[in-house]
Amino acid sequence: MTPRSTERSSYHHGGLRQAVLAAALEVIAAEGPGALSLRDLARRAGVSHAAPAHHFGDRTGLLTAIAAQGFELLADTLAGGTTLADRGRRYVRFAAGHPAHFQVMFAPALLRADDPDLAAARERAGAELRAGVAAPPGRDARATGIAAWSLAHGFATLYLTHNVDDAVGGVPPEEYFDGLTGFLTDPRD
Amino acid sequence: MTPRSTERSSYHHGGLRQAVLAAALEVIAAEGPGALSLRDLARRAGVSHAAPAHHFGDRTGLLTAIAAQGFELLADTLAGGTTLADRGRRYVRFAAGHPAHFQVMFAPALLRADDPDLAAARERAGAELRAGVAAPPGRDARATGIAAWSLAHGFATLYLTHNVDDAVGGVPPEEYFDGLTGFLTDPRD
DNA sequence: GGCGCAGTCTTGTCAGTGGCTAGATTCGCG
DNA sequence: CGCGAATCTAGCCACTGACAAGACTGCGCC
Repeated sequence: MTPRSTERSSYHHGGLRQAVLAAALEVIAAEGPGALSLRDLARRAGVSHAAPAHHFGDRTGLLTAIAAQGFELLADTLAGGTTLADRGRRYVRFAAGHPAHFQVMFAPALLRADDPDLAAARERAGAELRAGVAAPPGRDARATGIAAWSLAHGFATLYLTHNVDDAVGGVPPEEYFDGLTGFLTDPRD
Repeated sequence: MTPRSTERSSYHHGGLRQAVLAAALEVIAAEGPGALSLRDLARRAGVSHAAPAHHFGDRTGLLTAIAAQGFELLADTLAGGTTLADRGRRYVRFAAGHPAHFQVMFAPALLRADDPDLAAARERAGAELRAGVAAPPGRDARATGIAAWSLAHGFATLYLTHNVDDAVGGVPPEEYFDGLTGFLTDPRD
């Protein structure tokens, strides 16, 4: 009754929302968000060109849904983390494993900024990000968190944009990142 | 003979390439690269819709030209730097001062990867980036450079995407970044 | 069981866009 | 002065996003 594939006999698709999201992630990962075409996604799902609009409103709505899903996934990924270094590693692995989500999450021009689902998901991820950041003596905890976030986010971005391919080689990026974590001052002094 | 403004009496514009580039930067800074419309840029410059194509080939060509210009500007900005921290500060200031360039430079999906001008400009900026990175004892110089680059790039990105607005407040971002530089281990041990 | 309603999908349409081709105009250089 | 090359125009086509109006169907409620 609920044909999740592109094959479909009934009038209703049954899993259109999921199908469109999945197809969108493929396209974005391969060619970037600019290459997204709602009509193409509709064709891939085997529905008419206007069907996706019902679920997402418009193009911005679709990207906003993807971003919200991304922040949820990121929050889940970070939730199990122990140390600050471990959270950084998880952050990088998330970016490498979900490049499409990651791109869209940090492209505010593509998103509906006032979407409540997006705001909630972002807040949840932000809380996980800040959780358990112990400030080194004499250091502001918030600054410590931002330095760590910057390091992880910057490396992830540079990795995804192929700016550190030479250095990283075939090594999994989160593993290479472990070696970078050591550059942050540890709270030993 | 060379009316650089949108007003134009002669058949030839005279400064179309510059005019289109400038208009494009405005649009990108305000609404992101996705909002770029070659036809809109042509209208702003007061020329026919196909005129820009002669200078840039296509949309990708225009963005590639912007990215190349951005890497040139970045190289110039970094060239005067002294310490690693100072280069980081300059990197952040460049991103904050040229948000449109910065966005496009690190959006490989939008660029013609094999463009020789882009490759040359990127290489020049890369050389400035690597120049004078002294490795702390026992550290790989390349890893040191990547850590510093990641920190600066990550902070710049988070700043431009409004993810650290609360913490930074009204402070110039490169100034706030100075406080973050201290988290990188200095080569004193 | 059947009925209505809300959710889902379709068809049709319109303006805007990118990119192509053919041609007009003008600049620069010999 | 003249000619080739650079620049710009005009017209066209396929495609896209968004909207409106209508068809289909599953689900809950009586």
